[in-house]
Amino acid sequence: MTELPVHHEPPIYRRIADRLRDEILSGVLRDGDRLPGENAIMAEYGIARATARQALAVLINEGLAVPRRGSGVYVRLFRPIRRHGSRRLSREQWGQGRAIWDSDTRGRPYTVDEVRIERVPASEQVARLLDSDEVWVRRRRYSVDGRPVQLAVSHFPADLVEGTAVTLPDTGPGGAYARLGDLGYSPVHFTEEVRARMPQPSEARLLDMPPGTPLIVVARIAYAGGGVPVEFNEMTLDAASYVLQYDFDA
Amino acid sequence: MTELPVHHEPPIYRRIADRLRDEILSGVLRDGDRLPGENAIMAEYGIARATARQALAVLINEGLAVPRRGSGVYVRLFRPIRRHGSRRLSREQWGQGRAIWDSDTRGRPYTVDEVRIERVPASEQVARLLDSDEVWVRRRRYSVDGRPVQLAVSHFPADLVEGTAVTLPDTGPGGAYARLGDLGYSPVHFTEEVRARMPQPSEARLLDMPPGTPLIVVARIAYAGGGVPVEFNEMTLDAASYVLQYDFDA
DNA sequence: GTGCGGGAGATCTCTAGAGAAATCAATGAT
DNA sequence: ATCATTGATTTCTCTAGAGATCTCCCGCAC
Repeated sequence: MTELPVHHEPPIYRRIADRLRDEILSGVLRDGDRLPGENAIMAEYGIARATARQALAVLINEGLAVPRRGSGVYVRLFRPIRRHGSRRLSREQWGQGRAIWDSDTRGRPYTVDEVRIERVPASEQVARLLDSDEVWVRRRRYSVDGRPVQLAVSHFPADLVEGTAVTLPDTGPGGAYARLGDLGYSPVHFTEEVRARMPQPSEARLLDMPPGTPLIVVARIAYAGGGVPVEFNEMTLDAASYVLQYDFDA
Repeated sequence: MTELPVHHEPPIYRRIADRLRDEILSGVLRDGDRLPGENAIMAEYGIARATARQALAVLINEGLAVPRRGSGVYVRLFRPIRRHGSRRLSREQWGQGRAIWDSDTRGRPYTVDEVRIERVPASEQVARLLDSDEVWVRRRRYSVDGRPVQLAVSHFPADLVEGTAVTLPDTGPGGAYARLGDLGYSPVHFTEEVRARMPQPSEARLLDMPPGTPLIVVARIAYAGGGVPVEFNEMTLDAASYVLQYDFDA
């Protein structure tokens, strides 16, 4: 008997989690906001407490939310540890030099297989970083040999660039950086933070990662002259597929 | 009323998880072995199914185990995926600029609590990188609040520097780099590769890492004028304690 | 005001049970 | 021998309920 691929609906807890995640990532729920609690979810969907808990556990596990016992579950988005303008504890300084950002995909070509661009109100975090209330958001997924290896989310201040400018790669002629240069906001300074962590189940699915593979998360802020932030870019890389390389001169 | 700190026993599910984790990390249970299933745990401890599941969920979450529906839960330890010798594709170039290497330990001071220096024959990899058959090796362990967070291994060509030069930090007066400068081999160019991977059990023990925390591995090569390699430095960082930051100008 | 106590409300832990879904091995028919 | 089916086993999902623990705020006493 030929097995037709049956379309299984995701379980209840997952559907609820997906819905809450959408609200977080789309900005409806912002950093620090309180998520609906166990009781609220139970009542809203008419389900048992354990199931409601399971839905919240997904987001907690993904690092998007933090539970506070006796209080509630709260949205927790990326927060840079030190921002531009604040003091920085520099352990080593290499002086003037050339810097190359290099992501190693072992020589295989990569393709961009998903692009989504939208103009949305900035989340609290992005608004603080980019000093802008409305932003263009560009989401991309990169693949090597048909296997997705990187997710990238770029934010541009909506009052600086038009949407068409952000459809192209940052660098290169006609790209977002060239457009910014036309407007007098050519990026001149970059800050990158590199973290590593375990993927959340949803990320592992999106990137098709084998269990036990960590993620590299690179958060980059590009500044134009005068310290005007013009881009916030968060890249999520499959650590098994990527090696970052930084080159610089003393 | 003065509240004495009450000693709360960990919940059942956590105690079971701790026990299973010990067996995995100590080697009693090995990669691929089957963990006791829900039914076995229920029977052994006389608890409900949900509690047994919760115990297993801890290990699954930590990446130490993988569940296979209809089959069981299996130990899944880290397995390195690829090593050296891979080609590299440069994706973006930032041009001339300043670069700062910054490891963020959240503002807390770190201490060096282990130093070992020895002159040894170079491994094949190090011999290739440093173009030298014999090297000085310096091993260090850095701690924050008494908790080890970083292992660092530096290699210097033995025919360039004496052993005394490498006892001090690289940068700073009298440090290894200053000594190299005296000899006409001041480092002028640096290459850093950043990887992330899961720690080996032994590394997790050395760094006192909570399970499920990945490692950041930074491999740096310092070159003197003329492209002469003068140091190969591999740093292994607890990803939970470190954020790397790179700053550079266009 | 200030501080303390109590209560409402929230998460956390756990029990008991049951059907669905996937795996795997054994059985049976061809 | 090969293939399909069946049955046992296992994880997955969910229901219903309850006590413990912690937080936060309100009101009361000082």
